[in-house]
Amino acid sequence: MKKNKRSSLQDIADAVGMTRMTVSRYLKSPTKVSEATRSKISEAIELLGYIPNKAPDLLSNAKSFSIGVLVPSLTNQVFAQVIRGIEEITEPAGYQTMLAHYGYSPEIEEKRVEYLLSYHVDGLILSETTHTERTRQMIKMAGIPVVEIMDINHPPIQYLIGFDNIKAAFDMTNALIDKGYKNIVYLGARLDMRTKLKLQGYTAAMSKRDLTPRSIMTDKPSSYGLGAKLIVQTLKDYPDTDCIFCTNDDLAIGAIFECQKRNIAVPQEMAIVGFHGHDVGQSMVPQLASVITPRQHIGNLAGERLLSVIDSKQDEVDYERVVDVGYKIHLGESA
Amino acid sequence: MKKNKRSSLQDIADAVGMTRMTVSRYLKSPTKVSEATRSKISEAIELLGYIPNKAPDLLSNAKSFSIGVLVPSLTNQVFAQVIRGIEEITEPAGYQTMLAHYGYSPEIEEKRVEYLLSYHVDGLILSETTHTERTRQMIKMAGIPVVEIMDINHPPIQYLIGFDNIKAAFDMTNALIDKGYKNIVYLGARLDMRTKLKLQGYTAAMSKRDLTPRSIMTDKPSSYGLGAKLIVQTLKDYPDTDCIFCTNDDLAIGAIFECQKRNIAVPQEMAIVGFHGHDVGQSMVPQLASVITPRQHIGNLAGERLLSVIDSKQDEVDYERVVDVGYKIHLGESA
DNA sequence: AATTGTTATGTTACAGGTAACAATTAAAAT
DNA sequence: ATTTTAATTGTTACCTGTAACATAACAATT
Repeated sequence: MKKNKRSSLQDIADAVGMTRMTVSRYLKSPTKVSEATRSKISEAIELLGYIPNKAPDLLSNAKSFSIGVLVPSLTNQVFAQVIRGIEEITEPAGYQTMLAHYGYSPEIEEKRVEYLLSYHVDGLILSETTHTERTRQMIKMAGIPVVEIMDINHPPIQYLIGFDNIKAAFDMTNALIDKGYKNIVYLGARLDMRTKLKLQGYTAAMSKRDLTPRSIMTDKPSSYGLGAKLIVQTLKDYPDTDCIFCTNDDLAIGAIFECQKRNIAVPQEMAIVGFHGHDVGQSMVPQLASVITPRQHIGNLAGERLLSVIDSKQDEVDYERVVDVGYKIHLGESA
Repeated sequence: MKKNKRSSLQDIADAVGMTRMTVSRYLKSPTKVSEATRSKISEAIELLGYIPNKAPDLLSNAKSFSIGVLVPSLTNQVFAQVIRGIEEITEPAGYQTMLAHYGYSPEIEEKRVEYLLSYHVDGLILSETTHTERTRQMIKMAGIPVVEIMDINHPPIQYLIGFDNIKAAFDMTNALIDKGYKNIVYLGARLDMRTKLKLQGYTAAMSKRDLTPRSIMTDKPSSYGLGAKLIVQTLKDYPDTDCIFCTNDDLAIGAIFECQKRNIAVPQEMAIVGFHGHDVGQSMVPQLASVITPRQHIGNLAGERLLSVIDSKQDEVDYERVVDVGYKIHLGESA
């Protein structure tokens, strides 16, 4: 498609008979330009519909006032809230968010990191624990601050803000055992690192209390429908199950719906537990038992940390590298 | 934070004793460079961790191979699916998506459009029907293709792909009346254009059948909790209500949960209807009645249209400007 | 031996905004 | 009237990659 050639500062300058430097001044600090030219320029900008151009900023390696945020999935409610938390901090500070998602794949993450770096973001927030070697190398060479979020069970590239998935699953499992459940099955989907870490915590808790850990794992992406399927399989494979612990709320909610269809009483015949404390789960009947995680708070802290590192001289920075924001075990009505 | 100065083509060139032109050739078409230099350059790039730089692309107004996508909200499941639909088309074609959201505000939309244009996106997909004057002006000056999506009740800037919200609400209301419901109340939140259009369709259908339209509208953002509150208010304000038609599934689902808490049988005592056909609603018990909209399909078509206009000479384009993808009335189990 | 062709690399210019410095003009102070 | 100061605008250079053209070196052909 033919481009109407967008107008540049030069075009504005030509229109008012000045150099582009003067127009640039008008935009940056209008008081440095005389009253007369000021109004002429303002008029020309209006008329020609000037749109700022990021290119020169990038070229002279000025700050871009943009930060890159990588989340595994946009469908996942959890990350929508994390993003909100981040932007609550970064927007008012004048930073634009460049958002990208990578479908839980480190290889796609690598592409996205390259993409974000090619636009000279001033900082990066990553949601994944594992990165490709080239991802790490690129970030290192770019020399920008990086904050990783969500899980804290791995050494950070620079800074890490999240909670302990292993311990959270351990604590929840323990709470369930305390409540009297014995045949607890763990349901996992989308076999990413977090799912595996939770399995680890669950297994540890079960073994410690001399109970047999049982799990059904699939690499299919989480959905309500999958939760339904998995509980059906659970009933078949382990008929004596009295409680299922799902890796996330989507599975748990789907499982509850399936129980409602089959007239299985929750929690009397089957207790069902999720992870993260989504809106749906908290509003539904019965209210879903879940590990409540402070997603928005994680976003806030990640944004704050990133900005303060961006704005500091590298050597005067001395933050703790890992921040544990914790979580809350909530047994709701479904367990 | 001090930058380690990312390496440019010049740095690579210096490292191998060539000019950056040669390195550029290596990246674009390796065969044009001799075997010997090729391996030296490859080594240097590896070592110095070269990251491509978008700036020169933008500067010389080359195609950026990125498209801008504006959605009102990331929390809204509907748009997550639209985005997936768009990217299914644009990703394989080599285009990066620059995603931004504007919280249903035309003023913020304007800022986001400026932001996207400042990065020289090759095309734009907008989800809103109303835009500020400056938004329109900027888009016009930028001379790039624009596809608007979702509602078709307004004249398009260029192309428009969606469905008729008024007619959809009209048809659903009619279907409910046909089913025997008489005291139908419309619940609206986040008073954006789409909510108002649906109200219009609902009102028309009620009036046509000699029934009194009743609605409760609030400008609060939709949520399950709000759906619960609104049905409580409905029961108070209009005790004889036998059916509520919610502007979206979130409200409807929240309302159903509230009914379950209060032991109000759905649909026997109260029919509840939503809009869009979300996963939750389709999985829950009772299955939610809703207007099923082809979000992903809208995304597909929008992506296809945008790319084909980008790739064409402006004058040879001759598509229909408005595409109506329709919708499906689904009465599920809740009506 | 002279010409043509081929391959590999270099040179120059350009895109748009801004920092740093220079120059001009007008007003103020001597 | 002359110098000083302030206010306004201009000039130059730079950031990075690439298109377009130029050159160099050598092989192949006449």
